[in-house]
Amino acid sequence: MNLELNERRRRVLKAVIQQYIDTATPVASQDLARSLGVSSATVRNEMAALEDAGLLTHLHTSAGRLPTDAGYRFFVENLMDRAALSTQEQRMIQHQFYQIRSELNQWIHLAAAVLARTAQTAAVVTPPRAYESRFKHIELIAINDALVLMVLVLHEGSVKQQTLPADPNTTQEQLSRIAGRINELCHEASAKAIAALALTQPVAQPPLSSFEMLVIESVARAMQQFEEHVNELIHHDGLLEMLHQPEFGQVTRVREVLSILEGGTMLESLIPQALASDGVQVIIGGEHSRDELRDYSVILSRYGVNGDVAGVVGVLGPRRMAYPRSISSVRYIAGVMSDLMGDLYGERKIEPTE
Amino acid sequence: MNLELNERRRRVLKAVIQQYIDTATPVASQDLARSLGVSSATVRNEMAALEDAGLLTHLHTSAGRLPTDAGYRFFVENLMDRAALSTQEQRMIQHQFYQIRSELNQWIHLAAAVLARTAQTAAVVTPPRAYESRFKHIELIAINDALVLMVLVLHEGSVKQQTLPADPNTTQEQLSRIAGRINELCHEASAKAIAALALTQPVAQPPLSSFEMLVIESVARAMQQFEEHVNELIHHDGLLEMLHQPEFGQVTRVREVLSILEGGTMLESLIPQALASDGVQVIIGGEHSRDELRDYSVILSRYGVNGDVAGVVGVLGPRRMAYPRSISSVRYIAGVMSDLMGDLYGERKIEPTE
DNA sequence: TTTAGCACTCTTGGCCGCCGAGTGCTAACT
DNA sequence: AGTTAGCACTCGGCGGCCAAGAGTGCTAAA
Repeated sequence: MNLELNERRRRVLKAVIQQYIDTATPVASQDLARSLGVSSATVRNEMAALEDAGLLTHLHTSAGRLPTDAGYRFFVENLMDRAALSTQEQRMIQHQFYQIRSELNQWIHLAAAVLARTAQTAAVVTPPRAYESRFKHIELIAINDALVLMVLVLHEGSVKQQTLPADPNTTQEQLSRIAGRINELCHEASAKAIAALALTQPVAQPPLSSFEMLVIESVARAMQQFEEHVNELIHHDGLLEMLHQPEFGQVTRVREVLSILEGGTMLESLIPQALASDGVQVIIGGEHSRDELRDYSVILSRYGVNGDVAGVVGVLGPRRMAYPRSISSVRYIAGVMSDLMGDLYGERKIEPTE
Repeated sequence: MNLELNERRRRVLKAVIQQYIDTATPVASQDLARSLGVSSATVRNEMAALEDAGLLTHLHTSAGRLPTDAGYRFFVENLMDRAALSTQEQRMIQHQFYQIRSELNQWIHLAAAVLARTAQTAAVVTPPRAYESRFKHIELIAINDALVLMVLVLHEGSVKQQTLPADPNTTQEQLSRIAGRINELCHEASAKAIAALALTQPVAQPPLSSFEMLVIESVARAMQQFEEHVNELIHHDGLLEMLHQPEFGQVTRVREVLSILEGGTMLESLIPQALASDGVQVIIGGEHSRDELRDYSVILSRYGVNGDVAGVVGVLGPRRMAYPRSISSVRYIAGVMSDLMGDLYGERKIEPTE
């Protein structure tokens, strides 16, 4: 349906969308007449045709035009200038990540903050999750008589911690010996393998104590959780700035956004979809089946290391969104994060080439 | 100024505040006449007196009364029924914390969620921070040729992680030996002591390599950060539900709240104040010097283990807040968290007896 | 000291009419 | 055939006006 648009009609559509994105007010035929070098009547004719094609609408008879979902979609796929970020912006971003490269658990915050600032909408980031985690190392540390802290390091450097109840008389030396035993038993094992270990008393001399079995179970559980992304919250940033956009004039809009971000839609529906796809996903308004997304657009990309771990970065904003800028930002930041993780994990990074 | 209120006048004030908290609409003299057994004219006289005393106001001449900051303050300190949570609610909360007692890093999320639900406003929680952290243990794990993961365990069980650059040829055995050396050198040392170590090449045979010095520096930095609370974000929950309150009819209110929570007021001003005080802090509207708090009330309590670590839990809501419920909830949950941390850290818990 | 009564104040909501922005259509022009 | 000028028409937004209702403050009587 799209190819039949002639050059001028495309120019009109593009101009309408760009101006609407810019000003948030419906675009009048007058506004475009000058820059297109034709009269407003001609523009009106073109607009009417674009409306018939389903790419533009009206709010009421005497109002200017604004894009439909399909209009935005056409714009994103055929009309948009693929404005990459300026090299200066790229360098800024690189620099900020470089600054905190050693603080693993701050990447997510940084990514959200940087993305929110460059894309100028609300940004979301999920922590990386493993496809298949591999055991690397545990450490058992006596906290007091009754409690032991278990620190579990996974193959690619993720660290999980947990407390375990212990026999009142266990010494730190005994704990270290136990940790050593388990480190050997579980060496490079997968979550599944360790779960299996936990079920069947493994052959070992001397046989494993019930405390040792408890440790193995806990390891298995922690690793499975890491694979299943259980109880991960998504981190977001830039919401406050986004609320200055005119679409958030009434509070119900704010509630809608918050409920998408924190009420499940994001986590249950969008994130899994992004994890399962390559490249940058652009979801415009009602294109997604979830009704609460009708007035919003979402741009998401996977990041991480192929086959090992992956997370999701992206933005959420009103349908009237600066698509070129947002898409480039998401793509670029996903790339930077993949690179950083590649340094940690190996070299098979996810590069969102779309 | 407060003691001169006679019994009936107190009853009127209390009734006005309770009803206003309940309904969010100014209270008319009629509304109270029945329940107080006097005519509306009498109530009006009493109200006028309370207004002269600065405890109630008017929005305009023909509108009902509503409390001032001073009115709420008097209510909180002299009038309020100290409604503890029901034992059933207490048991529910206990149970939920018991469920995840071993997952250290989820306490904060849980606390915020539970508090938001019981107090029915937005809840905030900061992770615990140490007064003086003590070194317990580090582990160095080779991630790849060029990178080492350092896992640092502090005395009371907090775990910090960081990556460090390493010589290309370092083996895991070498790393373990280095970790062992540093574990001995730093045994139970404070952040300051380790920082001092990092500055002066300590006496040791053989002398410490530059990589070993780097590790010590990183340990010192991480411990200092833990004490200074650097780059901690405050976690919050329940915002979405709070937006249903009528005070959030316009978006500027929502922005105000978000900017208190995420824009610094909370972190820079309120949290430090709560950390420095005992018991439950109640800050009502304009009582606090920060102008952006004029329309909001904050209830905060420290939690943790005296002298070791402390964090803050609390709620933020409109000035018209269910003070009895909120205060009890904050107090109770701070207590539960202190108990849990006490189990981990020793026994000198902070008990907010107000 | 309490209360009935009443005048007065101020908000809220509905209604009306005007203005301006912008369209759709038709007829003329190229 | 495509473009454009012209014009009637539509609709939202804004201000003014009015009536209703809620609630007070005050006064005078109980």
